[in-house]
Amino acid sequence: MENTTMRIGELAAQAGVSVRALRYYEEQGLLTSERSPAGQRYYAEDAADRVRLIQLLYSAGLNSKAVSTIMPCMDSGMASTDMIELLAAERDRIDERLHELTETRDRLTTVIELSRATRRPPARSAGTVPSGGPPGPAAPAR
Amino acid sequence: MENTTMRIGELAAQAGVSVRALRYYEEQGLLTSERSPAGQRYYAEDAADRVRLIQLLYSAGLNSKAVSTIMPCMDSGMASTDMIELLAAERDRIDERLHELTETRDRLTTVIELSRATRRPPARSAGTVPSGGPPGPAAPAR
DNA sequence: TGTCTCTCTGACGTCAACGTCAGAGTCTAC
DNA sequence: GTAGACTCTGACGTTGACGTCAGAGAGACA
Repeated sequence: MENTTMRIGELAAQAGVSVRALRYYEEQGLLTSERSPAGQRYYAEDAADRVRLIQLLYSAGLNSKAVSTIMPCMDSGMASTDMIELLAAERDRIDERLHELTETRDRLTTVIELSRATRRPPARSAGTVPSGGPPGPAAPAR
Repeated sequence: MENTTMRIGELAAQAGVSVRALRYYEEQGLLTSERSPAGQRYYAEDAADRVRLIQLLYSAGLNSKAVSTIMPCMDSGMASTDMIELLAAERDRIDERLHELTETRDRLTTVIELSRATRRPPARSAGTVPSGGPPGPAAPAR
């Protein structure tokens, strides 16, 4: 749509993924590209953001099909009632994983602190996250 | 060590995993079992907890080797200096994933709220997680 | 015009955590 | 002592997101 001036290698570098991955995303219907008459792919500037969003959803445990289903909503900000249900279901799944991950991190932290304590005299404050309670329901950290 | 009275099917049911998975864990050195003279596996009562811990570490993104490396520390609560470094590295990786997951969840929540808002008159309080609250699972590491 | 780098389309390879199946042995109850 | 449920050890199959390779075309530059 915009100035599609980026080639696949450049986009890969910008987004921090492989060229193969970008072709795979296109194959899965997650990413589109303009084609030159000779068949070379060209991308708009905002393609890197889209790729990062794809990666984000992948690492949240969604597969290609799920990503392709919800990507339109992420773009438009609109969703049918059924789609909202689906989005909420995914969100809840992620919430569950957040709790699991938090528990795992806290258990690791406990072992680390314990080991450090028995290994060195009581050091003042560790260098990491305050941790403790479960994940807050929402709102970005930072 | 204790009364190893549970058989593999029962442990699988208790821990919510498949029998195959338990054999796989043993093969990977993550889980041990007593054997009857005829070669049948028997487990202690606390084996279910161990299995759940294994699952927890798996779902935190660790592979079998990493789990087998850190499991002894999780058991004993002791770790060498090198091991502490390793544990801290894993913990930091998990922290990173927590941030990613939190961002993903918040983006999903945003779309959900937005769609609900444009679809219905300003409804009081959504039906799911209390969301909208303060910061996520943890403050940024370091 | 030639060279070099990038890109194209298949198509097979990979890796991890199991799923599944076969054939045989074990255990418990009746 | 036998039926039925459970378990054993291989060993091959599955799945998803790519990695990798081959052979050929595209594009900028001297």
